[in-house]
Amino acid sequence: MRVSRFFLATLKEAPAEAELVSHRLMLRAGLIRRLAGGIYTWMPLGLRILRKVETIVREEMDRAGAVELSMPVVQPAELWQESGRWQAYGPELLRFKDRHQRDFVIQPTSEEVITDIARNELYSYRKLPVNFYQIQTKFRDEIRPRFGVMRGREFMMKDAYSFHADGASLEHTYREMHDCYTRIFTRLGLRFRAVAADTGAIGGTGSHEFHVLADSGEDAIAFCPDSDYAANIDLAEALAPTGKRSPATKPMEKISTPGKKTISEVSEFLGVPPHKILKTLLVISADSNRWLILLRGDHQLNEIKLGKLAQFSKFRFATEEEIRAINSRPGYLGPINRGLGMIVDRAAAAMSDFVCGADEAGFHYINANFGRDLPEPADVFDIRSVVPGDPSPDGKGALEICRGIEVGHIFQLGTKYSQAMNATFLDEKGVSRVMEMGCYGIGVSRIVAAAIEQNNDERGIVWPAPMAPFRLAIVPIGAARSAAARETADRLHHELEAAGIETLLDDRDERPGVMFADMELIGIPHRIVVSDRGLKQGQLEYQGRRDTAAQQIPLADAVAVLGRLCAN
RNA sequence: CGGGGCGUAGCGCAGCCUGGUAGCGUACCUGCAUGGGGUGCAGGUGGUCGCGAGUUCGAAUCUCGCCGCCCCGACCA
Repeated sequence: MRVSRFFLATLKEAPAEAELVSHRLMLRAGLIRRLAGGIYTWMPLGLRILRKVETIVREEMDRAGAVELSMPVVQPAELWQESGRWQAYGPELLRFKDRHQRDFVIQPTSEEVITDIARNELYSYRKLPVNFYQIQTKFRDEIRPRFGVMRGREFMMKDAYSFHADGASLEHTYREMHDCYTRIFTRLGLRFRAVAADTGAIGGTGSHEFHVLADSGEDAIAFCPDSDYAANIDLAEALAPTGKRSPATKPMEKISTPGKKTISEVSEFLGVPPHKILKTLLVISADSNRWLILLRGDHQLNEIKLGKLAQFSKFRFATEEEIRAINSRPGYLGPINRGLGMIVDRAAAAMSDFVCGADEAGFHYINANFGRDLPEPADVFDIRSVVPGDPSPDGKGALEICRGIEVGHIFQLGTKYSQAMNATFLDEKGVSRVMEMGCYGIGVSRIVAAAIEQNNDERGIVWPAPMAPFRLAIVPIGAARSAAARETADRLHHELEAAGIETLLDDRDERPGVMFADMELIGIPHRIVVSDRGLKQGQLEYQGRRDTAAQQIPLADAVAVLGRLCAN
């Protein structure tokens, strides 16, 4: 491909709206342009990258035995009402009416449509199992789209749905998809980790997320370096402390802590470490009751975990007024003589001689103890997020925590949709049974951004070879004046293309510095320079995108040498 | 949805406080020079100053409303 025939839209400066490095580089390299909040045009260069990802995903899905189809982006409301998601999905689901005032949605996923296909087509056990997939535009009306295509509203997703006669078959396909995803992200050249994930309200026997590891990731992952344990932090269990609680040793005492409201302020003021301070939160449960939540001062409430307790399926934190209304003060809330229900974290329940708020501005208690100064904890649960150093739930070491970008999610759905939509088949005995279902998603467009998060330097993007829009860039120097440079560059361009190496020939009449900077910004993995200077010695200059210096290669067998250099 | 910030040429910004006919860099066009890391000089093109009201002789600038974009956020009690 010649640059003059292609379309580059590089920018020296990134638009001010972009914060994240991948977002900035995607704009600067001319991969995307914003049309509206969370909605982007994929420019020609960006589209080539997106297609590379799609191709790898498609090849591996096909290899894993899935079959591709394409479902409508616009879907009638009836199916969504039937599954119950018309009500359940909320404002993220984009709804609209056609000219006849009939309700439609833009697909955020396609369980309804595929289940409709399944119940019409998969009437016999002989047709099962089957795994359908599509790679297609999705729309989710996110509250806060951000970071470019990382969390866009319109995005490209590979979604697959499998149907089974029984749970064993589902588990088999689920494992195949797990392996398939592992191959996909490995082929893409990404550092990633599969983690156990929350099955949420859907239930089922299992769910895994695939995360590209990056400090900018929105998700936290707990993992054990000594085993293969890895889980989303919302799922990772904080084990109960081993051993018995230490007995109370001192009488409780109220002391003055003027203006010290936060754990860290109290800790510093009293010279007491945060893990000896009790954190008390006031929350309002779904049934409008007030509850105290007790945690160790160095721990964070995990709202997902708390939300799994029935009465907290919908809860909110109390306002300052509500804290005053129970005769306490923000910053000094405590559990002594409160008479409210208490939900106590496992670690908090093991505290003794601790510091806590005295429900009076400027005062805390010290040496408070359960069973003496306040009731023995009755409702003890795992409601905190794990922290680095916590024991791994598999008992094989200590947890570490890293951040990740969720690029894949696989799910054993069970019969949630097939039941709701009456997707049944006849088994060997002629008995009608409900199909088991699995679903498997990959954020194709998000992968592009995630790959950049993981692969960039001060000059721009550094594509993993399988995602690169072009494998090799040819930069001729002085092509306008030198017939030798121009003709050699042209010839190499043809020969390399013929050899199956996707090559971008920079035939613009630009200064070398401009061409170098652009080729580096857009992240082409390999580059050769063709100049009179080198040609006189029968040499080309080669430099990999990550290399710090160039090397000379003989012009005579350049194609063969470059074929090897570009192989990885 | 709440809090904060920002909307002036394709992109990055100044001007606004203290109203008086819109500017810088870059990009783009033309010419000359240059020719291995965003080259130099000269001359140009391009703007309903987000939109709408209002105040005023006069509004990018002051007032009100709306729209859009970005960041942060339920929380340490």
